[in-house]
Amino acid sequence: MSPKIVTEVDFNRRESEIIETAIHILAEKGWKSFTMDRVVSQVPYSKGIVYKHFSSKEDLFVAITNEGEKKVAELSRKAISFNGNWREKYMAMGFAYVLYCRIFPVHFFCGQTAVTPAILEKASLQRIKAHRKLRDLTWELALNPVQNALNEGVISLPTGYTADDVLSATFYAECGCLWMILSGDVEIIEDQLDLEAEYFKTFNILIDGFQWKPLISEFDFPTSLKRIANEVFPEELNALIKQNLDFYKQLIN
Amino acid sequence: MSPKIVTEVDFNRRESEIIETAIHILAEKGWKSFTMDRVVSQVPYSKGIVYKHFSSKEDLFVAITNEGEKKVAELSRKAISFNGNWREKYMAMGFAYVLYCRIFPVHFFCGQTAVTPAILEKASLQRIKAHRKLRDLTWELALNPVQNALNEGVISLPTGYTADDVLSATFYAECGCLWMILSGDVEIIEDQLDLEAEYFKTFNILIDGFQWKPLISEFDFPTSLKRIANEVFPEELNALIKQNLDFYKQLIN
DNA sequence: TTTTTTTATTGACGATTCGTCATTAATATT
DNA sequence: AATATTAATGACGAATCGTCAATAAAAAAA
Repeated sequence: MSPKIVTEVDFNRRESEIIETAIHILAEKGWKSFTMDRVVSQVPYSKGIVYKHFSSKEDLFVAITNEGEKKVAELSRKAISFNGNWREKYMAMGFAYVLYCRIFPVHFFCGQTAVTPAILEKASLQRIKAHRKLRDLTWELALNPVQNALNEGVISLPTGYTADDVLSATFYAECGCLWMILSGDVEIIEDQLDLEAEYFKTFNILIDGFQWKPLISEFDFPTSLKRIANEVFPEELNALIKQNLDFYKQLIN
Repeated sequence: MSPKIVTEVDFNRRESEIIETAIHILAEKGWKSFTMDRVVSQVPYSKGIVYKHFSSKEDLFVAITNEGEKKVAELSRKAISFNGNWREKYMAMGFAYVLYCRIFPVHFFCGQTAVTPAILEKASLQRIKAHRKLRDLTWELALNPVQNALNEGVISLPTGYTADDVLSATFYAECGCLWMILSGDVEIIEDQLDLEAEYFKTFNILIDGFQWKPLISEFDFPTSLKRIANEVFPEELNALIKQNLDFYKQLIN
């Protein structure tokens, strides 16, 4: 006894492979024609294996979301390494999130659907719990600059308000902004909003609202944005310029 | 020529009937077991009729969303009638939106899924356009107090910022807040956040951020909230107290 | 009144897709 | 070489979707 055994490493590699294939299909063929059968056919494993990894199609969606969460964390870590004041670092974190939605749109949209009851009711509890855990981690990362800014007294909040409140307000607004504007891109583009412009406008107005020093009027944040882009996200910047997005072209040195 | 004709009124009535039934099923049975066959079986019409009205299941979801949009507009109109300053009126608008998600959770969640690519790719263009139109209408309603406050000079924005920017920032934050917290309610409730407390906290910190006078520190907004609840939304308040939601119990006179 | 014409309605049916599970293969120990 | 145990397969049943040929209903014409 002790026969044919799949090591944990191989198991995880296989899981990643299936996830990557699923992402590829979503990117190429869209959601309408995304089926488990197609995933199976594009992967060197049988249906049984795919279902061994993912209890349902929706479970696979959440798995993609979880991969996305890791990418966000990675980008956030880069952001926090930016050499600047806390507001600039927080801006870099905000930047990280738009970069995420631009570079990993499939992950991003999966994340959007993953908070939907239709998906949550069908995904495995295990997967959902993993998602929560990963989200908490990203949350902690984003909380860091807020916490430090509060400690240094460059934010003035009404009594009873905490760093979490600042983060949640901005985070909710960021998500809302990206979700609403990007969902508008589908099919009908009557007056397509400039996503990044809208995003940073909203971001700055919120941060100024917290009286987070220096204020927009006191500092050259457009230059900060250029510095962040070139110093912290050079590869990402290049990738997006190749996507022909004007906003990023104007950022390059 | 000119035989059996269904009047527009009857057609619309039938459409509403199907929508109501669908909502009822979602509320009772959840999303997992929501099928078109079930809708057909619960409705005095055949499958052909149901598909005559709704090109697909997803189209029906968007239709529910559109009904929800009408309810939001209705609540918003009540909100704006509140007898108070512009900030209080805007707060009433914000109140309207939480009330909406509490009283019409199915509509609300449909709205959440309706901005998702999986749905948008399958719903009819016509229905999506109708949705956009309804949303623009609600937007205009919500814009009113902001516009008036700006005209009266009780908001001070950095140059280049408009009423739309204020609205979008708050609206995005509101949606984000409700979506994230309510999605957490499904299944795993480890530390359930107090939705309404979180919502108004975020709201107030944002509005204070715009220096929208009077500031939290200068005015008794908790009392405003009570007044709004009792004067503008008495029925809604009652309904929610029956749902046993503590936040609303404490608001009643 | 009967026939005709046009539109409305039905629900059986084919096509997809999902997810399972009985069967088969692979591997290591005896 | 036989045996035991886990891994992998993919055919299959069940469920769901959306269509469309057939039927019913109603008004106009005969």
